Amino acid sequence: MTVSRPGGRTARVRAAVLRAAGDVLVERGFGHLDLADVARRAVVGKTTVYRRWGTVAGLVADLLAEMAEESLPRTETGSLLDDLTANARLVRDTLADPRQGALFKAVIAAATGDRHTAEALHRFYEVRVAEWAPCVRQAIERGEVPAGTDPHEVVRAVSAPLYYRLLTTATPLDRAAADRAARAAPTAAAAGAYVVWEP
Amino acid sequence: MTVSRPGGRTARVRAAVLRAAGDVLVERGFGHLDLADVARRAVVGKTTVYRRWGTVAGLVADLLAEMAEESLPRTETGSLLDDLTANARLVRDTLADPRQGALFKAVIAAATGDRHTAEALHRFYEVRVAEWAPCVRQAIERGEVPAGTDPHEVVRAVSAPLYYRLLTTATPLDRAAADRAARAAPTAAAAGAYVVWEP
DNA sequence: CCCCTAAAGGTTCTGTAGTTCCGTTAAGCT
DNA sequence: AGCTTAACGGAACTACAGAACCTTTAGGGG
Repeated sequence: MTVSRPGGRTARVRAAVLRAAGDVLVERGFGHLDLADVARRAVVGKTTVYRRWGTVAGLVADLLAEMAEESLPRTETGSLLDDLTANARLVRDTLADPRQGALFKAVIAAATGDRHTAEALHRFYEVRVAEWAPCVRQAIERGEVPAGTDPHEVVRAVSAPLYYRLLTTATPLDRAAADRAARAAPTAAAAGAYVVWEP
Repeated sequence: MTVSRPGGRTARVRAAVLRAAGDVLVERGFGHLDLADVARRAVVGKTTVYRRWGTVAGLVADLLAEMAEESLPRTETGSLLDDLTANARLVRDTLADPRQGALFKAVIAAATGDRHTAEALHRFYEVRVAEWAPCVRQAIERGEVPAGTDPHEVVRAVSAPLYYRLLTTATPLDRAAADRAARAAPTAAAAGAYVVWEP
């Protein structure tokens, strides 16, 4: 008895649809994303898209799940500042890239309106933050930052200003902004700003 | 010759429509905002809404312009830490409030998709940030933070982690998060993290 | 206190996003 | 290789957001 068919055509359809969905999000934004258009671009039956994903929010949630899977390589230098600088530059390069930046904006926008999409987004960032937390833990062991410091909070402190600028200002995200974010976080961490006493 | 009519009925209609638009954004989010529904709730002709605001994005942009006008009172203590703590708590209280929080999320989402809405949002935050910049300038004069520090950047550094948490995690925005954000910013600022040498 | 007209309102029409139905294709097991 | 069925696809249908058209109300200058 055949139960599921994850390979072959199904996978090709999924890839084509997610790719097309990304294109639409970049070009026209979340507000103009309709499944019929995505189907047309993916050269796939519109019925298929409606059956498998149902709504715009569901499609974006699946796109996020896919994005969470492809993990970026993490650099590993000796100091917290250098590690976080590498992280900040990676984030800023991603957000400053026209396609990726627009995609992230659109995906964040989509998540504000639907619970399932929001969960997918939260999972995505949980994965990304957890990937970089070890470098803070090592810094704690080296004594660069006090014990009890929340590693996740420090990593988030690096990304936060970059996302805040992306969303609330018109100024471009330059490398200086990344380096500023990377410098502020370990300074504050060293002063004990992220100590939570439940490590 | 009569040129414009800003008072009376027109103003009442605008108020009713903006109020209804806010309600819809809070209850259903940006994705489900349609002008006919807003008109119904505001007990206003649907034609009127389409004529004056045209699109969802235009309506949200106007709502933002309205929000930018009503300015919140700024506290004025003696120290940068206390000033920024007051600011952080104000921001966190706003974002943690169910109605206000949802409204801000929706408005940010709407801005990602439309240039005019984005401009309105940027203006809104420009106004808010500029309102709090003086307390950083005073701290520079007092010698708490080095000369050349960008006041706007410091104020943004306080808000950034709160917005980042609101958008990318499911964890509630507690007062501890606000205090953490308020503590990290002046620490980093004192260490010269926000010096840009063009004050 | 009247006009004049800017702005609001009701109704009808249309384009299109989303649904439904049923026929077609191909994955994968034996 | 052949058969089963999960998954895809085309086309006709429906509902509703948004546009168009004309009528009615009330702000405010004379």
